[in-house]
Amino acid sequence: MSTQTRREQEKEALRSLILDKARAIFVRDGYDQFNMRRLAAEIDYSPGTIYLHFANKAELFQCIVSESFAHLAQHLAKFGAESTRDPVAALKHSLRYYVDFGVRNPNDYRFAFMMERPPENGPSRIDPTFDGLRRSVRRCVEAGLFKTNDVDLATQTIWATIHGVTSLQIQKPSFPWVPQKKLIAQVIDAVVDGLARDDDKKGNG
Amino acid sequence: MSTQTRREQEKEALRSLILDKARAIFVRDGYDQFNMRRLAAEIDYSPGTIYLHFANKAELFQCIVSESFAHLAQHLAKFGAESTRDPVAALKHSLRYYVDFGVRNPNDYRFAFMMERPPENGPSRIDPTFDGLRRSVRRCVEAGLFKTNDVDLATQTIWATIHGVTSLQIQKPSFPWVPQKKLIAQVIDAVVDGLARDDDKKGNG
DNA sequence: TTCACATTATGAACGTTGTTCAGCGAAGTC
DNA sequence: GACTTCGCTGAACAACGTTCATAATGTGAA
Repeated sequence: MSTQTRREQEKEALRSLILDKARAIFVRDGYDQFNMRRLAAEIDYSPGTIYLHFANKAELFQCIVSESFAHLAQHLAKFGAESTRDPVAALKHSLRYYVDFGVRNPNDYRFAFMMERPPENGPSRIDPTFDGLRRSVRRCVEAGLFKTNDVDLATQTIWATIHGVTSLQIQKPSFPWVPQKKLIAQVIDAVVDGLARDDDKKGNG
Repeated sequence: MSTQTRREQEKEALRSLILDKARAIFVRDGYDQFNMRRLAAEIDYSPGTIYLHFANKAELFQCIVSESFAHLAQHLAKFGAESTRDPVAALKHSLRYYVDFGVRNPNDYRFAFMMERPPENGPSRIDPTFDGLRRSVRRCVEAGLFKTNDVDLATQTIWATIHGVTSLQIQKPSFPWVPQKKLIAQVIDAVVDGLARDDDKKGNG
């Protein structure tokens, strides 16, 4: 193994160590409790070292969250690609998966969709996630099951809706919610049924 | 006018000055750009003076945002109280007002519903807002226009939904949205129609 | 008028952040 | 063995929220 190669591997290993430890702190303590000095201490390096691998805190977080969302996007894409007899049921399945993902990974979800950040240039990180949803919705539209033919309008309506439940469950855990499963199911049913043609919307819940 | 009274008035005046200027900065530059030193500079007092009127930054913001939300709650309560022939149309009206309010007061809305803050003890600040919505929903339920009889389930479903549009419009202005008015109308129609009984849900959009 | 007190304002200072950078030592190269 | 390259250090900087000893000011009584 050349010196060059070994150096690159060691560099990559440290980068991974930083990412893993950062994720651990992030998940354990949340965004606000996270800071570069603590991270440095936990990996037994000086704060400056982190900046040899990541430009700043924001980029570091970007990397952490991208990993999580790659998984989400992958699953949503899978659901969207499935050719099924019942596209509406498949869509609802995707939506349940989406909400569950958010609720189970609140810190990732919060960072991706709920935090104030400078406007992104170029394709945003949410695109793959959104595309997975869009594909599921398109199947419904193409099957003539929705009132509207506007795929983007339908997708954005649905996305906005399920983002609503997801983010509120994350943000306001102390609110006197009805049981979470019930609420999530109701939101999904309501919005999808609301978009569906009247003659097709029974028996899909 | 007694000395005591005058002092209290002057104190109140300075408190108002702080609040007004803080609101101006908050609205102009957003939460992240806001800081106590800048606020102090803009009102020509030292930073310490602010702390004679507000315990800390969070409490100061609480006061600012409460003012805005008092207005929102007031309007929603008004809609909820109206006895109307068409409770569903009235509900949709409330929802449009809610979303418009959020989109027009993004910094207030963000602070109230989209920011990580320590869990609130006692009745939360969102209660009055939520109650206004709840009243509109209850009218629909009591008129037998919804599939469910669970007022809380229906209200929370609707709230989650419209919070979704509102927060995403605020949070992701650079996303390639369909026209905002169209999206908002679609979300409101979809969720309310989805909750409504099939035989009642035509002609309410 | 004078003096003691209460109130209000100050701004230096503290602790905590994210981030930078001159310099250090070890490893690699000739 | 001398020179270069590299990763790493940790002190230092700036910005922040917040505190506190001190000063300034006005008030009411003597």
